[in-house]
Amino acid sequence: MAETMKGLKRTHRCGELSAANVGETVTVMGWVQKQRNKGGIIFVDLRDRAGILQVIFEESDCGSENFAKAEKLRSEFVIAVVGRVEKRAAAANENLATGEIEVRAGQLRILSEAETPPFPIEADSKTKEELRLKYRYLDLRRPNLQKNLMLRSRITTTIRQQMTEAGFLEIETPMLTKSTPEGARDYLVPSRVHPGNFYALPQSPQIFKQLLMCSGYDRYFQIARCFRDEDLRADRQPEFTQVDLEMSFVDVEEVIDATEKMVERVCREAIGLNITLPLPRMTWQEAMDRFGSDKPDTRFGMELVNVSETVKNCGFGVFTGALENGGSVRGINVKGQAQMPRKKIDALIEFAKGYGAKGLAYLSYMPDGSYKSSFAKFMTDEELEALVSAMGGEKGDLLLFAADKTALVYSVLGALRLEVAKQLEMIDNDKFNFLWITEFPLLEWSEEENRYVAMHHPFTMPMDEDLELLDTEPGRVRAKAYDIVLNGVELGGGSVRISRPEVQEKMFEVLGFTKEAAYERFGFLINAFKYGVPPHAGLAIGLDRFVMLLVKADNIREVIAFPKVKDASCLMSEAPNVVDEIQLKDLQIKLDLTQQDE
RNA sequence: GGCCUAGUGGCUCAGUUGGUUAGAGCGCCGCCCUGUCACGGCGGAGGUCGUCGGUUCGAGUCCGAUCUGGGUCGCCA
Repeated sequence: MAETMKGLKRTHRCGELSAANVGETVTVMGWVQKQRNKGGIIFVDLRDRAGILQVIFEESDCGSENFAKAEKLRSEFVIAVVGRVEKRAAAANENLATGEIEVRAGQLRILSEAETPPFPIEADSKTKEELRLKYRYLDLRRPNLQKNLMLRSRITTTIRQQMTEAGFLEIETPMLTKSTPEGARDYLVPSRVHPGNFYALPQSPQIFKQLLMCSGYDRYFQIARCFRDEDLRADRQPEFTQVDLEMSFVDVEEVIDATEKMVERVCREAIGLNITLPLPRMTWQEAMDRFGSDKPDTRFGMELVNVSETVKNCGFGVFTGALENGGSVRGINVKGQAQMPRKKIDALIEFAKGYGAKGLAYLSYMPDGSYKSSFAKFMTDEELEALVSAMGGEKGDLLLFAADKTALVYSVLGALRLEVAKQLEMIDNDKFNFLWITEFPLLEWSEEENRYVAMHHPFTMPMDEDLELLDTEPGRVRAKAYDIVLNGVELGGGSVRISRPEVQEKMFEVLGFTKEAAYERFGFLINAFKYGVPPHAGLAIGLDRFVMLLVKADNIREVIAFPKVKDASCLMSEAPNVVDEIQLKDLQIKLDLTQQDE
């Protein structure tokens, strides 16, 4: 039978007590982690979000009634204890932050009894995630998750402090917005008042923050929830949080500077990590050439080498064929792995095929100086030597090559480089390598739509020196767009926005929007710009990913209180669900689920 | 939509070429124990092996389908 806490007031959290409190009478409340009954003496480990504290019950201190209650305690009971903080009579427990002390109970109240939980509430859980997510409220009791969420709170607090001190205003933008079917799929919300019409949940506050610049707010930020109806990944949830900011009367440098200062302070105050500013920068082209990725992990080398020139006249048709089709041949040098077993190499080839490669050419430069290779027979000794030398190959090295369209070669070798590094444990887990990627291409050719699409978004400003290419070679135009990367993960990105109407019109034209289509979608933004718009630029950082990397979690779910699983459902609440017929009727919505049966 | 991977008491796992009654540790329940902290001692309960179908004299094990998680490609302006 549960008791009330009437007349009691918690004085400390369990983990906050220390030797400094010895002699004090305290009231602590929390969950029973463990009860150890020795017969005439009972130990209880009491847990709250601050940590674990040992409470000791002896009948001579607490009386027979309280002692009888203490005998009944089971894991996860919620109790209140009034007692004296004492130095432990026996040896301290070094595994416990409060291990020097204990609370000698004088009074006990059982505030809530508890059934045995479906899995142990312990720091390093081995329990299947499926079960933990179904009982997320129990999983969230585990110290790891509590630590992650407490750190996340500290980080958002720091961000607010930093941004506010830097002159940014925190302004909220709507959750019910207009669908702009460019980019990710929208989550739609039906309107009751306007039957047949839908709001969209924001994929980002992009347009609204630009309007705020138009309205003179100068410097805006928001810790904004965003929604994208796309498939999930380890670092992607359908709803996520971004630190969104926008600034007026600035160019690239000011945005990068403001972001760096915020990131630097978060690292320092949240996890005591000191990073040096300014952060390193790399152009998009350099990142692709050296790492095959626009979010390179620079914690290790194994960079790509372009050997197209070296092999252009060689006898290996796969290489020359790729070059004749306008592609390239590039390789990575896996140092010291010449003797990697054939089976493992084959597995790497399969891995590469998963990224669309037709194959992978390899060459083992054996320690005895011989070559073992999938293509050596097609090349002369001179050609092989030239190739090995171009790759900086030494005896004992394994060289892997991809030959295809350059974009594919980048993605295959970029992924392969990461995979090999992971397998060979080449990555230093204690490093935090931040990196800016700049000068992204403005446009990207979409085979599917047979037109150029914006790589970032349609309001991204081209680089001044590339403006005239917009007419002649749009594919070569670079943008005033930048991404911030941490350890190979895209943390965030942004751009300088187009604030000149003639450039915006040109942009829509290149994207294949008619004037009407552009107005239909973004008319309110285009109109707003007619009434005086300052040059402006901004950026957004994925907060979930940032926290994930800072706590060294390998999954974003570890830093989100109530995450969704792979198919975007919530195992605990069982959302999404079928709604009542009456709700649909209100919305004048009729379901047609025939497609699902096909 | 494709590919890879996992599913056996409450939890984590073992289970041989298909072969008697499916095991272990932890947890749980009962009794005992005045310095435990991975407490200890004695006793006990608990399983349609994710589901459905097939092969077989016989299936946890083989085959097919399916469900539920995880990873990934596509997708994510």
